[in-house]
Amino acid sequence: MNANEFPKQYPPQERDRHWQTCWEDSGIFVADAESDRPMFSIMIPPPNVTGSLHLGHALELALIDTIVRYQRMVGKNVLWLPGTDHASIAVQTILEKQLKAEGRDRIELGREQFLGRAWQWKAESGGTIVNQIRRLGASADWSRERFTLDAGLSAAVNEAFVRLYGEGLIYRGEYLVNWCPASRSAVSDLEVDNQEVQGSLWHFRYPLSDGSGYLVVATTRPETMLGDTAVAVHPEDDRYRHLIGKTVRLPLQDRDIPIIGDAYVDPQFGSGCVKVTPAHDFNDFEIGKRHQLPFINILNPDATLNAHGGTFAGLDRFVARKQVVASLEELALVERIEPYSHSVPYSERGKVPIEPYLSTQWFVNIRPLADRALKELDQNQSPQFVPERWSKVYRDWLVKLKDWCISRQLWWGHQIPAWYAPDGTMFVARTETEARTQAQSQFGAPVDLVRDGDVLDTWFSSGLWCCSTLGWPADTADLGRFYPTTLLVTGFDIIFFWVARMTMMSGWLTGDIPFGTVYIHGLVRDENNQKMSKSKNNGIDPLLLIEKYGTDALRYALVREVVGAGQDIRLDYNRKTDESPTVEVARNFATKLWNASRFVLMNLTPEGSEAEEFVPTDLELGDRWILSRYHRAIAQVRSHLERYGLGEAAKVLYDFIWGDFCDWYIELVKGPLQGQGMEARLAQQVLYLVLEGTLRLFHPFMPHITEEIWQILTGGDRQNPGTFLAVQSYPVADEHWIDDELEAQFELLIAVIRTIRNLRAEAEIKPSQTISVILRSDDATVLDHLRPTERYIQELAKVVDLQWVVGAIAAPQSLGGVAGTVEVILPLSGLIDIGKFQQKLERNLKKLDEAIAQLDARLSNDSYRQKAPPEKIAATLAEREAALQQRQILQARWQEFQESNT
RNA sequence: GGACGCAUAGCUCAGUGGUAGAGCACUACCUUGACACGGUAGGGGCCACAGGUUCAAACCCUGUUGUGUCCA
Repeated sequence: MNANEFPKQYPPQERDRHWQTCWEDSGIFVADAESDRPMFSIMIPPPNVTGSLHLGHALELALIDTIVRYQRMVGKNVLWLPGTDHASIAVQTILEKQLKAEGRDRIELGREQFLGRAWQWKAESGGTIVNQIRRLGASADWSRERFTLDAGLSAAVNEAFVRLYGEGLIYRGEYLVNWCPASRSAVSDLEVDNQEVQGSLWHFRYPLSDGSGYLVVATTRPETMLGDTAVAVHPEDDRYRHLIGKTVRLPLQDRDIPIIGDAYVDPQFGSGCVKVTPAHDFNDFEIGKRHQLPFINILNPDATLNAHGGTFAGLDRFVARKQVVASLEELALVERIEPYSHSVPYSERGKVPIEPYLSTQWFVNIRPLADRALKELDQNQSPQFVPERWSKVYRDWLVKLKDWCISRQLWWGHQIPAWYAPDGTMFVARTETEARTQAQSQFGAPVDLVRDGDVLDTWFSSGLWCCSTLGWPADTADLGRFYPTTLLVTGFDIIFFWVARMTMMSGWLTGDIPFGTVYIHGLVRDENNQKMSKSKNNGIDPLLLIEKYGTDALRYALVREVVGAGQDIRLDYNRKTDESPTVEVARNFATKLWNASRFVLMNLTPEGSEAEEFVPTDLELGDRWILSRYHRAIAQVRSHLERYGLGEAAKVLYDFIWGDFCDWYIELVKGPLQGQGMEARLAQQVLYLVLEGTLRLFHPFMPHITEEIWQILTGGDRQNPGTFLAVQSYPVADEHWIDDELEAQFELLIAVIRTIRNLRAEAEIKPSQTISVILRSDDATVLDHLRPTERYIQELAKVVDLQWVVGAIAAPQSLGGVAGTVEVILPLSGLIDIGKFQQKLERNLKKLDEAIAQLDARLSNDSYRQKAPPEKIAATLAEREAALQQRQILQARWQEFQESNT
């Protein structure tokens, strides 16, 4: 191997893309609908086509890809289906901005031309996020990539609509909806963001029609008074009860409106009188229905006032607000204005206040669908949430869910499959032809049909994602093989938006909850623990981090942070330098693995015969130890991954690779590798075996670097590899290698080496200088256990003369420490600072005294003796015994210093 | 107002009943033929507070405070 082939650092900028291309071109991620191996299927939560990759995506995709690669390596027939959604409002907003810049608008352009432009835009810009997803190393099946507006998925949407309509679960009618004046469309409850706003509460006087006085009403939206059709009081309110049935003269509009009694009114709030605007307030809408009041809509779709606004017609709602107040002030009808903090609904997309707006819309009668999903949850625990607590959030929402407004007054999206005859008769059908047939049989002759102009909420199609992407409603091989899917990975913020809509819709239509398990992850927060958002402009660009540290480092950094129960994760980040300590740690770890591999490759035989069948005979202690640690790591990693403990698994690997393999095993075999004998041969074989297996074990977390090393290690053709690490089998733990006793023996060995190193540092002995050491114990068996590791102590602590002593020994002029119950004595060859060392001894003695005192207190407690389990008591006694021995050893050492000093 | 989290070393966080851990940062030493993106050693914590359960609590229960998120 030459140094050019294996530089000191892995070059991600050169190699990451290479492997991404190789993997994708080779087709190894294409799922097999014919295979009858156990399957594992998962759908990408489709990102918005207008989007670009942010860290939230990066986290989600890293988690999914790690799981997917693991499942593939354990032998499952894996489908990971990628794709995007069409994002009605977002795309339409972009296009309308473009048109505006050209001095045009969509109405002028017409629906067909507008959609032509939209598709053109999608062809040009829609691939951005998909290509960014590839750069994360996502092992998705790109041959099955889907888009929610594809022909197949659109047909699924029509099918779903027609079926639900046929079952009476979709209806159309005139209702008050949340209206976004910016996009001039209805939006759903979920797209409304309530914000606390410092506003005013205006108190107006409404004169009684008979001239006998006035009533005071209060409002936060003065302009709506133009649409008032009543004043309501509580029916039991003695102050006003006698007025019920009379009328007030509505100022500015000069019309008489009734005073009504309704228990909704809170007599304690304000004056106890409320103005009622049934067409512009959700509560008033209900009151209006109860009392058969007129519904006067005073707004145009863009929130300017219409003809019902009287002299204020044509004004924007906020201008009208000021002018209404001014006019009422002129009439001396403003009682008072008080500062008032209240919550205002904002449109999530349009960023402007929502208006409750009376219009004809389509709705899903959600109760039967939600009840079915609830039944699945309560009776079958389906879907299973990880962490479990999110199922409560999901459940609570299903319980209080209201009907879902699914029509949008937009063009980009799935146009509602409903047609109207000239007399208004409606035909809901899968296709226009089907609608015509229906119309013809109804009217006995062909009639002109006009299609409903609205499109469906994007989430309507997303709700079918798990089945429509597989071909539903057709009974395809993919649908049979991969539906319902195994797992959904997503953020808690879209449990309502998406998870619930999928369980309700796909569950209703296919009879199966679309996924077995829902793994909920937290949000990625910025360095100040703030949620990343466009408005705060505090996003961190994952591609920048990939450029700087490599794909694997970013992936590993994100996955490793996800420990515990779906907590949010915080990413350290320096905005001036674009550096992130968290990702840097991951990059350093990648480099560590790289260099350990470099060491192994430099020490293998040129012909690579290590790859031959491994015959474990006459292994050294160290070899057996690393094999024990290796198999233990495999068992732990697998067990964590099986229950989606990705961060825990990532941590086990970090500790094994860095702590066990690099810090100890590689150091242990440096000696044997110098020789030419059997020892060297065995070390080479074990190095090869453990490294090769570790690469497989670690591959799901850092796919690129492990693939690169593995190809070199196994002698693959780097330019045109026929086989990939990505499709090798995942290591299986062999219990018979796991040896608790041996690992305990090594713990003592490591403690002895650390004690010697510590004493060397105390004595300021140069690292290169060799020394003599005495290991002493009263217990011969302890030393017997340690003696086979003599060579390791000599090499790793630079000891030339190592003596083993059972029983007492006089060792004046020496430093001493204790590891377990073994006394480590370091005879002094020169002058050292005895005072400093003695202080250190005293510190250690004090610690031991405290520990012993605690143990004594526990042991002298009668109830402890009676109630604690016997094995715990035995352990405590043993611990006390060890502490006493340690204390004795250090005390003797301290004594000697005292004596030699005096 | 309701629900759900979180509070452990200077920082970011692990830790499911037996007396406290990692990484970063810090200090000292080391350019040793895998790696300075590194090695060795070291210092640093009344586990937010108050009660309770228990032989034993960072861990279980109750309350308080602080903090965050979601829903009204």
